[in-house]
Amino acid sequence: MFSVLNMRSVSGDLTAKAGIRNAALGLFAERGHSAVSVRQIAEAAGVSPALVLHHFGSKDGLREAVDRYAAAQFDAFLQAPEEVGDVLTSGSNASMAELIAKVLPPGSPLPAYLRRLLLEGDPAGRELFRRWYEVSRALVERLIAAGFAKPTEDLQVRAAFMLTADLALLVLREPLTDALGFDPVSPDGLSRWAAEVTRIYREGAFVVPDETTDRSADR
Amino acid sequence: MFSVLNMRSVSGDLTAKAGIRNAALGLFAERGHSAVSVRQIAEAAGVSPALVLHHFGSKDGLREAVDRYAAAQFDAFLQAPEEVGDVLTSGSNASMAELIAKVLPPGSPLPAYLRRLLLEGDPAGRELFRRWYEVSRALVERLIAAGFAKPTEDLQVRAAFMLTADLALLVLREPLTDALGFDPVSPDGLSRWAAEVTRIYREGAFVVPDETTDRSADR
DNA sequence: GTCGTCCCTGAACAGATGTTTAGTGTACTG
DNA sequence: CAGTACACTAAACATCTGTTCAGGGACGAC
Repeated sequence: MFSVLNMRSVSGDLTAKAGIRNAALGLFAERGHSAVSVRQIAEAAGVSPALVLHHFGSKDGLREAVDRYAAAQFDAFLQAPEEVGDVLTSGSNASMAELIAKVLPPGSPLPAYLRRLLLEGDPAGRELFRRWYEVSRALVERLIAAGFAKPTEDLQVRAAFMLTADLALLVLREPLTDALGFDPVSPDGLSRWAAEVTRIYREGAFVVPDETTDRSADR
Repeated sequence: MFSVLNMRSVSGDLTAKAGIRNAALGLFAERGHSAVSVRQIAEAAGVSPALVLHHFGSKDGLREAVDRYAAAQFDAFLQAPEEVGDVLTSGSNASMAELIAKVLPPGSPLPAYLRRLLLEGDPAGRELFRRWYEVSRALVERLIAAGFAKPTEDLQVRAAFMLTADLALLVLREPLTDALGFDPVSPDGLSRWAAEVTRIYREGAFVVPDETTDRSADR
């Protein structure tokens, strides 16, 4: 209808194409890929269904574009690992979920899309997880070397467990909110959740059978 | 084609209706509700599409029936909480995932369907999670009272965390297998995973900054 | 026998699906 | 100016969707 074309020369990414991508991101995150139609995406973006296919070739092409875009957004979180010790000393940002919830605007569809990405089984999500795992493993390694974390026989599983337990908060957010009575990904809920997780990671949760003999065995 | 009708009088649940339910369970678990058509379910069950609707009214009615069936299967795991101490003393069966993987036959679609149930956001999954959370909370309470677990300020979050970290293994099984190089839900992988988790729950993972001053600050 | 009941099917329904085609209008290039 | 390039759309495409309809065939009741 109106002349929106001049936008193209203004900014390289504020075009209708980006609008379609964003609309698809939101709808995919909310309902899942197969439950969203091209027409619904087009309506949400305010364009015709044909334009969606014109820009992305097919619905699957759009999905891949959205996957790449979302994965790129999340990769940004891996850029700044800060100082090694900060992860522990400043009680915050110890977890990926915490970091994500803090940096992203409250209504962002990205956390929900991350859930889909990890669960829908597409290669983009698997690769993202794999990269995060590598970072997580390297971090645990450095924390142990720096004396902030206890050494373990199974570094890989330890890193995987901590990453998994972290992401699980995001993935199981809905049933958790329902069961707990509060949203553990909200700012308040998140600090409460993180406090208890830190407690477990510092003190453990179970009582070791006979502490004295165990300590003597350590020396 | 053949006369399968006499089956009806033999067993109350080995009918074509149950076959449809099982076929739907497998397909739903594998691809998700919205990605499976009635015709695909009918073909997998070896019946006509019309029969699916005849027995379950609608596709959504079938989904609800499958949900109820799956939830009932999983509720069985809550029946035998055994002795309180057993959960800790015998290193096994400390986790729900462990228990599920052990009891169910290797090729069972139930774990995958549980994933869908928890993630698809339908009320059946939320109610299941809520019940498991209650059981988990009660268990932690009893473990603390019995001296097997350390007391905590936030019992609810502790129970929720342990349940979540547990289920996350099932939910994130695919990317975990990809990143770790082995399937943590397989018998071998599971024991390796459980060993490290137990280590964390007993000894913690982080080094507490300065134990003595911290204790004096507590008083 | 005839009736009713229930399991089951083939064919068709209207609507939604992803996608293609032909074409319009605007903008930059020569 | 004509010409190309690109964003964009309306309409139609074949196919798939969930669902309905009319009926077939086997069973027990009367």
